[in-house]
Amino acid sequence: MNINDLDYFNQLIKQKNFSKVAADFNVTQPTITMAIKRLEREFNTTLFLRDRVHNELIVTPSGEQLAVHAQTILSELQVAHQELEHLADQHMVLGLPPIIENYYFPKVAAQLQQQGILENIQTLAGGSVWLRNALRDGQADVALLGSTEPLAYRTLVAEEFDRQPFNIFVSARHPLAARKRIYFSELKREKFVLFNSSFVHNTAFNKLTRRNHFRPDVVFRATDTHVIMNLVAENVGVTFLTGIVDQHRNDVVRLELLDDEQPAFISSIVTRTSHVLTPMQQRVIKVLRATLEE
Amino acid sequence: MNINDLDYFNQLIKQKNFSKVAADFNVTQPTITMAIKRLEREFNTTLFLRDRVHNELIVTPSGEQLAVHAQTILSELQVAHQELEHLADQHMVLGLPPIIENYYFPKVAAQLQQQGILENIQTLAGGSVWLRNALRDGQADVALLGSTEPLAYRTLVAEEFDRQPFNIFVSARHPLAARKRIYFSELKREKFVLFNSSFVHNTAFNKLTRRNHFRPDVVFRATDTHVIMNLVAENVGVTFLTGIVDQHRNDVVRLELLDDEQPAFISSIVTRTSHVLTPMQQRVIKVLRATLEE
DNA sequence: CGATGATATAAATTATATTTATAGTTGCTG
DNA sequence: CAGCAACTATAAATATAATTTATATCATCG
Repeated sequence: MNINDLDYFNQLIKQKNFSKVAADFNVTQPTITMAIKRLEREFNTTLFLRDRVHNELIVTPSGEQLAVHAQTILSELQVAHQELEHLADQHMVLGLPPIIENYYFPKVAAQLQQQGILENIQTLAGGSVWLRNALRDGQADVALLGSTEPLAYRTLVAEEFDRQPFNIFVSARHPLAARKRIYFSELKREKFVLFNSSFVHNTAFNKLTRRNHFRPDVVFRATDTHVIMNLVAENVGVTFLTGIVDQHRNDVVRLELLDDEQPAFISSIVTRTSHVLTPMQQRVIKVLRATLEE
Repeated sequence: MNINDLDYFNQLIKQKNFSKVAADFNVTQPTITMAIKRLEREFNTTLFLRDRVHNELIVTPSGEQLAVHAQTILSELQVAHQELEHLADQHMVLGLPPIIENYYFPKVAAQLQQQGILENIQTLAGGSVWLRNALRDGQADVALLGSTEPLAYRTLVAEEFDRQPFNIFVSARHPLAARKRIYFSELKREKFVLFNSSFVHNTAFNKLTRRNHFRPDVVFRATDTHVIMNLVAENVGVTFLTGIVDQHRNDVVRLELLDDEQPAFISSIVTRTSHVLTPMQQRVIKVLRATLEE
């Protein structure tokens, strides 16, 4: 049995048109007819009903069922290709959400360089949901993902390596600047400048507002934490971010939250269950762990 | 790319000998050489190192990595074959552990017969661990599994449909027979006749003995609940079984447990995540649910 | 040194996939 | 209703790929 046939089949399931599938693969139409016939013989079943009356192609239950497996097989193969390619180049793709890339990664990079393995690493930036898919599809080999709940996915293994509380940042000129700790409920009347590009921060923030029964007054959302910090410094509003964002600025004050059962920013090292780590990759992960856990 | 090549490759990973793999598949040795070459070209990598000095075949990291995916692909294909075969015959294989087969299934079968779909069902008996694998490998399509914890596996979906407490059964002549309820700790000095062939019962039983700090005096283990009940009736010992085993015998008395946080016998309907249920299979599951939930 | 066990290579053969050319079916349109 | 368009099937020819046959290479062992 040839993988091509599954590829044609998979496409036919989507296109429902033999001629178009043929065009997609730059082959002639009888090729597809034959491929499907081969599969139908191999599995001793009918995969499609050619309904000429209504001029449509109907997928049989067997076809539906095979489609699920074909999909799995094809993406498994795709992942294999990507992984072996990375292995051959001695490089690995590390997925990083912007926050982690900005605030953790410089430290990590220094360590990796010392060990002479920085050159083997290629980073891939993206939101946590997007990175999860990239990882699943083999575009990334390892990812650092932030979340508010421990990660648990079918094809991925997550190892939690850090758990940071969320903090409130206010301008040094803000009345609350004198405080060290604060209850979230005390922020009911505040204006908020929030982080735009992170599911994780929003999930956590929403949890807290809901629990404290208020609708926050969000005056601005930015995709860059520096922009947020500058706005906070100017006292446009206060913000809600993980402590790791703290950059020792003296125009912004960080306040800890006193609430019970606060959501946490959980950082995990995530890989595919099917992925075999090379010694180099193991070293990278070791460095990540050591640097990030301190 | 041909599936055969992956099959040869997979076998070579296990056998580490080209000639033997060739023999396994009834092909000649150069076939295997060529197949591996094709894969190495396809993935643009080296999969094996032929160490002629020590006369051994070394699998490279790429080889190790591909092996994982090859395995997945091959078993996915095997499952597809089995599923489509069952679909064509309009039959489904229902995995049942002995307890459920004995005490639940007669009722279920009556319902299925009424609906005229009993003939489409083929049962497969086995322990819960064995059935889990059978399900994963496509030998069974649906299984009813017992467990003490909710089931959660990578490739399987479990829907809990019943949760029964475990009970103690004693002879009608036993001093405790006058009781209705009992604490597990009161059984410290008793002799036990236990069920042999069930992980679930043993797990639950061990939890309770450990929690109550005693080593149970197990005088006999049997694979058949009727044997157990007969022994209990003869006052050879007391037993620990799910309530569903209750058969309205008058020589045996059922006692409920009064302990907090008792383990439960959780029954789940389990299928593969990849499995597409046919209308017939959906009807079967509906009947299972209706009959077993009453 | 010759035999053995292992893998590789090349040419011949066989098997399989694809194309080319064409036919069948249905719907639509002038 | 003829004729064309859109779609799929079939058959023969061709191209591609896999397998076998026969033989070579390499290292080990007695």
